[in-house]
Amino acid sequence: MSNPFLLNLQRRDVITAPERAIIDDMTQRSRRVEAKRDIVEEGTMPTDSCLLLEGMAARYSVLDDGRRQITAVHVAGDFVDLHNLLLARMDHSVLALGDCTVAMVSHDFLRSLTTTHPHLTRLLWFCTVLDAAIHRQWLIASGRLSSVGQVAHFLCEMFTRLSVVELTEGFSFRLPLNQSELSDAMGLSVVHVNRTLQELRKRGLIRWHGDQVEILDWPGLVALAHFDPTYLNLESRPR
Amino acid sequence: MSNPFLLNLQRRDVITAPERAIIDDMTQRSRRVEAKRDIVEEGTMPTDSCLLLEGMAARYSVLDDGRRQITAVHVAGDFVDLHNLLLARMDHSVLALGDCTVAMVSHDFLRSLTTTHPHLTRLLWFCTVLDAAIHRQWLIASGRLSSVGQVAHFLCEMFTRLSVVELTEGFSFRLPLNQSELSDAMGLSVVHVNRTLQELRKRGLIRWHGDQVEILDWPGLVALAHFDPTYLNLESRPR
DNA sequence: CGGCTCTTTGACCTTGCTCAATTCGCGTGG
DNA sequence: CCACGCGAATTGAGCAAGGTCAAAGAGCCG
Repeated sequence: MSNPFLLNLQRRDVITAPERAIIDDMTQRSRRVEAKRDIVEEGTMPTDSCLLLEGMAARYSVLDDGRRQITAVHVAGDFVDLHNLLLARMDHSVLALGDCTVAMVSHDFLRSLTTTHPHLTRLLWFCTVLDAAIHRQWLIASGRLSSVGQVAHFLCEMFTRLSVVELTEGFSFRLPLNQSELSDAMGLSVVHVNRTLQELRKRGLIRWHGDQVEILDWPGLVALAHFDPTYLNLESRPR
Repeated sequence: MSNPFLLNLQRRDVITAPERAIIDDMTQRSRRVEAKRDIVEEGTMPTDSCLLLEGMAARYSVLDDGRRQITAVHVAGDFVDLHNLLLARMDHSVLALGDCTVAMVSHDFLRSLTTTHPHLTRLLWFCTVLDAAIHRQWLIASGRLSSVGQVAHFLCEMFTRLSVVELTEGFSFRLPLNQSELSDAMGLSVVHVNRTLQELRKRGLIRWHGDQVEILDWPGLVALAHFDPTYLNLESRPR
């Protein structure tokens, strides 16, 4: 199995052999996290950042009254809390959606890269900036799309991101996310998400059984979602 | 008038004299932008990033049907499109909310900093990562707060960020944002934003005439907004 | 005094929420 | 093989938040 983080980077820029060696090194020290367990907890000050090698994870915050909002969903090849190299204290938690394998990369090591490997540093920086671009699209979807459009947008994005790391088969992919978790990501109620999914199915746009999602009508879903993948920066160029 | 970008950084870490010289240098080449004009336009590939020295600006996207969403509001001392050093193509526009002064910093220069000044690079990286943290709070507010809570949260955040760059007087500050722009930032309709502001005034929490905002009951506003400034990373520590 | 933009209001409609109850899928133990 | 339990998905009914449309005020500048 090839390194999904490398796939992510190679899609965006040319990676030299020495850089590639460093990237491969980063995935050495890994640990398993069971589904539904926290990978990182709010309020802590981690000394490592987590690179997701297998599985999916979600960043989330909980309000004092128990309402939860998922602010990001990560797939294999994503650096789940790289931003924390700069921020010190976690302002949210990270949850394993399915079983996960995560590589732990020490902040000391990452900081040393910033003094020795400027191009690799910029690529890491790029990863965090891409996260922010995704946040902005979620803001647009949350603020200006209907629930159907918002869920459609989420599925378009997930499909596109998963295809970069070769985790799609045709228009099918695994999405280990139940309706409660989806509702927390969309900022909707579980009941409404359920009805929204029914609507998407009724329109013949998707099929979703268990953790297996199939997109039946990609152009239809894209149109409904106003999905434009520009923000995912899928072209390779010098960064 | 001291450099607001420097104020921003000094609040987060110790800045050495040589770094300070570079930061001061960055503000040399500046231009004025009139209120309601675009500072940067979607789809372009800028060769410079804009550091906001005076005024306020908003990043926004427009859907094909004309609906607009503001995804970020920037104040003096913010690097409005620093992320574009890595992303190449603008996936949104930037609007001057009031009259602005912006310093143009070339990407070539910023890229050269990544090879010569690792600590300064990390501070610039920090700025983009802070933007992302703010995006996440907006997602939480948009998804899980009522309109009153969401607007309250926005005001708490603006007050806190403006106080870092010394643009507050007591609990008052300038906010050159009309109700239409506020509604686009909150993902609400203008009518509803109008009623929401009335509600905040009625509860004795704020006063807002023209572009002058006064917070009358800070603890009340904070409670309503579930505002916790942790995500703004206001402590100075080695980054 | 006009004209322009922004704010405010009223009436009515739509979307999405809450609460509470079923139903379904599936693994486990008898 | 079947009953049971459990979490997740689904349904229904009633309600509340927020949207839309259209019109009326306010403030401001020339």
